[in-house]
Amino acid sequence: MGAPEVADTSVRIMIAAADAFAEHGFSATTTRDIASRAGLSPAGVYVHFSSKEVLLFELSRRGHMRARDTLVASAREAASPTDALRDIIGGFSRWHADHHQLGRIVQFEFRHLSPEHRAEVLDLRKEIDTVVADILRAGVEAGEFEVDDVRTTALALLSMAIDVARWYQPGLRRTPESIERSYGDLAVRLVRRG
Amino acid sequence: MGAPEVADTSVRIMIAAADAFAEHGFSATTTRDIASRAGLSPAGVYVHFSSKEVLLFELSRRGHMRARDTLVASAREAASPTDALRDIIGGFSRWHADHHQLGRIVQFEFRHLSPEHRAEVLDLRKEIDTVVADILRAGVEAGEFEVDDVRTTALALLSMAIDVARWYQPGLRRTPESIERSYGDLAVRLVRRG
DNA sequence: ATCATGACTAAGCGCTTGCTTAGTGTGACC
DNA sequence: GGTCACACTAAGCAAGCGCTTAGTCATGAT
Repeated sequence: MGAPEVADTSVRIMIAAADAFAEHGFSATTTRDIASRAGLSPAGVYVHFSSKEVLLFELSRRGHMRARDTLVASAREAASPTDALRDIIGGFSRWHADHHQLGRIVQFEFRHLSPEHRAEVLDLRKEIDTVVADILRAGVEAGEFEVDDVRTTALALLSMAIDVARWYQPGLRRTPESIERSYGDLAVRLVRRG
Repeated sequence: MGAPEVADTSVRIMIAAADAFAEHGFSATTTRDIASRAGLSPAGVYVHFSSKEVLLFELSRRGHMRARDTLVASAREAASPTDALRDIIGGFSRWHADHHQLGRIVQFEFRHLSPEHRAEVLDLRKEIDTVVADILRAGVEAGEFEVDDVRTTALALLSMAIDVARWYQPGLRRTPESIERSYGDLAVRLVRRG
């Protein structure tokens, strides 16, 4: 799974760790496994990362930031709240299929972060929530959407998309492209006026 | 968290294991932790369960069976497909709030089951998928629903409900009751005729 | 009274864990 | 040519792991 050759050792270790965490989970992954996937001795990892937990944090932080950036970018480009919602929920769902390994790590291994690192990741999550909630509010104001409770609806939409990482695997009947299309449409159905 | 006193030792061990798995995850939970939560010596657990993995399996099997039974029961009692859908998605969401510990174990620790045990749990999951898909089909036939792709929509609805176990925790603004109500309504919105 | 049964414990076996220590080889700079 | 910084390895430490073994003790049948 890991890229065969990456020049920068830190990046190579992070890819190795992502593969290992995705395969066995954080606790069941040994630092020896990560090291050997990265082509290093066990001690070589500690030149670049001070602990296994820091590696998980770095993966979580970067994963959340990339997901958030993708989301904000599609929101900005859309012509209307309806287009924006279709694009971000479709795009976010597709992201969780394309990066289902990283997605699983970020969502399921959250508890193994230290309290400080957990708080930092939580802040990133709130940013993501806010992007969706803002689009819903804009849609309601523009008369395009009808929504009972903006925050509950935003949460449900994100749940749909995030859960893709739990069940998706390559080679399935559903492709990332078809997921993007159908989940984008489902999102719009959920908020359209009655 | 564990009930203070339960007569049957097997049940006491299962409650102890559920608490420990929910708190630390399967791999990070030690058999010594389970034993001491159950008031036993480390070896005492092995009188009742032959391994830590078997304990996880028993928890997963019972969790899925209980969830499925709740779901089938509400589906049977409903007067129309619309009522049935609202009841089962609302009820299933609420179940994942009320039993968020068990829900998390069942959803997130799945990979640590042996291949045989995984297959057995997957069969139970398919039964749950089918209950939802059948209601959607009945609703389309009765002219109450409008659905592009029954299986995709069923999956998205289940995702919404299952994901509750990931984010819910007691003391939150959202109560199990309010989750049941709002998620039941969201489900109906998602499939109503345009 | 004797014995069988089954739930349980004390002790510990063999192994693996995350991480450290001490040392090696290499390339940049003066 | 010397040296200094840095990425890296071989070896291993202390602790903890899942699970087993050998034996204790209460109970109930004979």
